[in-house]
Amino acid sequence: VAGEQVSHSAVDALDGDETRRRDGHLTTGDMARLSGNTLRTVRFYEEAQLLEPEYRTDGGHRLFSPSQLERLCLISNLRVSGLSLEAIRDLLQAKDSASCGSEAAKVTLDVLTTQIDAMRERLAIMQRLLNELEEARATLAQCATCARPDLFPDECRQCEVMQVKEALSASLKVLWGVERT
Amino acid sequence: VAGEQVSHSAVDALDGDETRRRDGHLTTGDMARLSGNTLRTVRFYEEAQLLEPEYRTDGGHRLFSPSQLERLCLISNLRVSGLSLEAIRDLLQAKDSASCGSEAAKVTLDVLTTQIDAMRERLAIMQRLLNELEEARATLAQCATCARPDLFPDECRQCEVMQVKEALSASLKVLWGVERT
DNA sequence: TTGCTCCTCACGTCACGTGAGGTGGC
DNA sequence: TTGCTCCTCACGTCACGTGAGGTGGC
Repeated sequence: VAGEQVSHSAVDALDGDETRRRDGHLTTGDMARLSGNTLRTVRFYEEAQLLEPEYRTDGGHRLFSPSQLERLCLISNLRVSGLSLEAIRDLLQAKDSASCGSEAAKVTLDVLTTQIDAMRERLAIMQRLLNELEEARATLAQCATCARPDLFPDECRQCEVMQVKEALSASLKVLWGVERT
Repeated sequence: VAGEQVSHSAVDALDGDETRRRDGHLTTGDMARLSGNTLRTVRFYEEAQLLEPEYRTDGGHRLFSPSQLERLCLISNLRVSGLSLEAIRDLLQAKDSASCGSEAAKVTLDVLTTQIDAMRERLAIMQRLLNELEEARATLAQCATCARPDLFPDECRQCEVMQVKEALSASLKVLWGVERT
């Protein structure tokens, strides 16, 4: 339970225990652990202008405010969702790019909508694929106790296991090599 | 409608029209167009042992069988879903790694299950995030006609628009900079 | 024959990973 | 004082992008 990436509620862990020290600030290691990233990634994001430590100690150690942890978690989730660091930067800097509230909102909405649409497309692809892979898994589960070893590996398509009523998923055809050609 | 990436049913386009020539085989360009990838990506996947042309012309042009297009579409969808090329190779080569059907099925199921679990995690993150971003979009839509320009940009948290009953989403807090600290 | 498509290097880029070698801080 | 953590280079890697310069094929 300890070392896992629980980036959706990482900030809650702050109130808990051992990571709270040095005033309310977080070290690079705290940021990494609580967000499920590596030290390198935290430093890389700082270099890429996506994060900024509130200050550094005399020894050069970075100290971040808790709000930067929330920022880092959002960045991580956006990365998992397929956005490039440039797209993430555009999103996070949108508010600053305008001089009044309504303009800032319009710019942010524009960038946000573009990325939401892209995420929806990727999400749809993932869901379709996940369904197919789960179908494939169910079919292959029967093959774990293969009843027609004589057909393996090239004639599996003739096996009754592969005669599914809703037609074989494209994924299984590729995985098991049971196309027509 | 023509040039889009419709990778979930790209193979259907084969029966249609202009891309069918040279016997039933597909050029690198056909593969790229029908799968929504670039020429470079198709060649790169061949070099990475993920694709293989059935043969080459005397001039060195690759010609692929239709089953390789299905394979390429699966690879593309797996990439969008966050798998590395190594993980994809493991999946696609699982069947070949065993000498009998039941062993092959077990190996494939093992690899498949690991990747399905990873996909489910990423999918959950994406769905949570997408919901938050859509909430954020709805809230910011009100800001497009900002009624409290005096609060922008640092005191927006005091605006009534930001007083949502179900509490502000973490994403919006980061995007609009309305944390407490 | 004219284009459009395809070819092979080969260097560039994005988002980090992975040490080497050294220092900071409770 | 001893460890564990953090620091800065700096080169490596993965998955392609992007030309340069040349040729193939209906």
